[in-house]
Amino acid sequence: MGLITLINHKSSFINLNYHNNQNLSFFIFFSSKSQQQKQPFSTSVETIVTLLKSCSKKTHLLQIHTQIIRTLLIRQQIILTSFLSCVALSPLHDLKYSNRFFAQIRKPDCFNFNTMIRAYSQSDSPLEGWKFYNGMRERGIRPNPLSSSFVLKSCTRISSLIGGRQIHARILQDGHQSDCLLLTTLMGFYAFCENGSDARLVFDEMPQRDTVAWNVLISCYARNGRTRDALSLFDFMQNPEYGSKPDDVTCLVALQACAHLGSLEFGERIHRYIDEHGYGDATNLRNTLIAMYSRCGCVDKAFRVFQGMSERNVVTWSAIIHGFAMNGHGRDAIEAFREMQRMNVPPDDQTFTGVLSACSHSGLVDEGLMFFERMRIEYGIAPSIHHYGCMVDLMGRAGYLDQAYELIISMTVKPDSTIWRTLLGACRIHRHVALGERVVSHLIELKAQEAGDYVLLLNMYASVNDWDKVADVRKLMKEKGIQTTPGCSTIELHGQVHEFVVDDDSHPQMKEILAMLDEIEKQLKIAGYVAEVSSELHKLSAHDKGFVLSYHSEKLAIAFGVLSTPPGKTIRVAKNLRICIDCHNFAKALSSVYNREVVIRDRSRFHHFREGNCSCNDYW
DNA sequence: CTAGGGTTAG
Repeated sequence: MGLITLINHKSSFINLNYHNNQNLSFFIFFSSKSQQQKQPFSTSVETIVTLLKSCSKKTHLLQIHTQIIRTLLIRQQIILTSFLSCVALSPLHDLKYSNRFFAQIRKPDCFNFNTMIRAYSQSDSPLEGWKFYNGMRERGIRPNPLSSSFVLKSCTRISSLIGGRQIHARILQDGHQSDCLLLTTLMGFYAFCENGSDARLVFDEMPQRDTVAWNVLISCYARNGRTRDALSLFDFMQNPEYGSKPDDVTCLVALQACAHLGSLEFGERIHRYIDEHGYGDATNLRNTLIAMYSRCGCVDKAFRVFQGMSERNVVTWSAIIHGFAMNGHGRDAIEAFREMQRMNVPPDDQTFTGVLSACSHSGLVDEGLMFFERMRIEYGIAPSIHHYGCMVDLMGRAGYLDQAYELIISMTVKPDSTIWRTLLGACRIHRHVALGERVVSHLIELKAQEAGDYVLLLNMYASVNDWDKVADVRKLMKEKGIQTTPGCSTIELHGQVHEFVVDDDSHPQMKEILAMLDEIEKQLKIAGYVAEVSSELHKLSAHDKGFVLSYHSEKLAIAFGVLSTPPGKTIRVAKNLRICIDCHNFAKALSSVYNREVVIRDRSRFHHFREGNCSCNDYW
């Protein structure tokens, strides 16, 4: 086809090709100016609109502008509108230009206002969109559901709860309360502001709910700690009464909930669902599966998923590195990191969080220091508070307490309470009272003292037999009315999660469980297990509540596991607080006497017990 | 004279 023929077929040619070769369509457009006048008017409009839609370069835009500014075309609303959309939204996203252009439009319509609101919602100053949202009312233009949707996005981005509530009210005023998509955005907003109950209220008010709406609710619950509710929704939505089918996103967010809860059985069920419904190839789902299995203490399963993947990105590698790290396989984590480099996948900050935490959990001090150095120098990644946290943990556990303190002081980021708490934990392990007290003063300065901090302090004094100080701290806690978080352990059985809380005997089988625990302790004592009561948290809760006998929740959960599962089956327990040394010894002894593998998940990692050994000997 | 909207990985 010759060029002349091409030019004659200009419009259709551009329509067909703009997405394939933008430069070519621009070439044809501008080399056929003389032809253009002969074209029917409407075709020209169409052509320009098409060009604007595909325009991703400022120079092209300016060319079109000069071209149309001299013609009558510039007065056509559709051209103005297309032009504004082109400047305002990505990839051009030029807010200065779009503001100037917007001012030129004599009668901006709802769509034009929405374009501006949308452009600002994606910008660095999302709230500027409000001006247009209010502006359209002043000009007597009724906002449509999309106006509210875009300005809601702005509120979500800066977590403005007040702003979002105002929009919520206006949505009702404007009569848009049956717009399913808009309400989903609204739910997403409440979810993002960690306001699960309001998200739920919106959900309940929705006239009909599709899978996306369910997904938002599940994701909201999964992120805000209501993991159990999140999982029950996975089944609930399939109820014929609602009839929504979980899709790939549902699986993804549900898997996150499983990871949080340590709910292996449920996670495996979702894994099967994924394979049965043909979502198995999605990289994001595979990555989440790796994370889920890792966080349920099954690195081998995580690794199997990892091995089965043909495409692995940074997230994949980071997930498996984290998986190895939190399960005590520090060396494997480092090996995975090396392999990742061989495959030329550049690591990012989160990869290094995994590598560094692998070093800290496995006591690889030199390696940790080396990676910390390489991260900054070789990869130019500025350490975040998480990286520092790993380093403080690493140095602290290894006994380099003063160096850890120095590191915190030298940080470019402001130390948060978590990092001080990490050091406080190390002070307790190494019985470094003087530094521990200094750390507490920092926590007090941050006004961030939590019950757990007092407990650590208490344990530290107890470990050096300073009972006067122990009494002081206790008194202080009583005066301040500080409530300790009760220890809580969960164990999953046939898809049901059983929860055990210290001093709470509400479990229907509590009698049998206590009898079983008694029996176990007897057996373990014969094998040489000696109860250790240096953990003051233990005494404290029993003392405060007037119990003579008080069992840690993980012991109850383990006893329940022995009671309710066949011999040889692995017992998996998740615990909200740090495991204490006594329960650690208990599990270790049980793994050999009862020949059971025991896996306990702590706040941040796993303790694997097998045949009287554990994965974390000196670093519990 | 016709455009834009919701959920999602380590």
